Amino acid sequence: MTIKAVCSKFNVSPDTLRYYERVGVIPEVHRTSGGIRDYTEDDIKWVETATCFRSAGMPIELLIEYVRLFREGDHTIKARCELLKEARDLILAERRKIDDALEKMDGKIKVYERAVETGRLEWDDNSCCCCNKSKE
Amino acid sequence: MTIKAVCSKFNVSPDTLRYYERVGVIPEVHRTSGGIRDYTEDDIKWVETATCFRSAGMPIELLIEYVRLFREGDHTIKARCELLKEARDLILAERRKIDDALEKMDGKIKVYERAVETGRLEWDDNSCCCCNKSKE
DNA sequence: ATACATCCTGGAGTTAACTCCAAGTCAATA
DNA sequence: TATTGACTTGGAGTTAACTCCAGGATGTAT
Repeated sequence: MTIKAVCSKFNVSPDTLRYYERVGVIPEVHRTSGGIRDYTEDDIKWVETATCFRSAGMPIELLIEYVRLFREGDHTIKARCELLKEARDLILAERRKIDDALEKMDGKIKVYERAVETGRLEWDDNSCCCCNKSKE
Repeated sequence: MTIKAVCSKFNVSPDTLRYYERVGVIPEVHRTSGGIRDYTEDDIKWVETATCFRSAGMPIELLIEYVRLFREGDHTIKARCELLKEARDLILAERRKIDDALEKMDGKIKVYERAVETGRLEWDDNSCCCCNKSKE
């Protein structure tokens, strides 16, 4: 599969894929005799994992470390397992932050939706943490 | 409240708070006669909102726009409401990506945990999307 | 009144993660 | 076989969001 096809499959740019390969976010991709990238099934699955984890905010550094361990062989299985658990904790923490923000946001949105009808903001101190009182 | 106290309350650096004020992520903070920042209740709530939304990955640009609208007065209530909804959609999309990644990660972790016991990786094609087969 | 810690500003520097570019190679078409 | 368009590399440039710094002002404890 050409780089272009992989790009549109995962919605990333060719530069990004080449960059991932260069810095080791994914292992080296299979090439044609002419030196042009020709992604195998496995290559594509690496890209899938990398783009998925990246879009969740997992730092590139961790992915590089994972690939490094993978290349070292089966004696790094435990280390890879630890790394994945560490990564999961990191992403769970992200989700907690997102949920906090969503709660705060929903409170504000409710106040604003009422305000759009009544014409005046009425902050409700315990449902919404709001700095943004309408000055009166 | 001094900048230092606000910093330790929200676990950010003084530089970050000054930066937020400078670029308009929060409105101007109250000062002592000498020109030193002395955060009021309201100032602190703005900081709370900003740090909360930022840590969920909401871009600074949106926060700046929100503050800009806020300063314009009550005729921007509808616009602010729209902006908040847009921000919520953005963050909900983030959460979906996170949930996708978590699912993929949990699949991998399960495989690795089994492998730590048995000594060999056994990928289960439909429970886990995995590029990282142990070569054999 | 003198240290000494803390604060101020404007501007430069840093980091992660791309993104762009020039100069050249490869492959499909006319 | 010549053209055209996609691909290659190494390296430089960009962007968001801080982070650091120099040189100076402020505030508090002795």
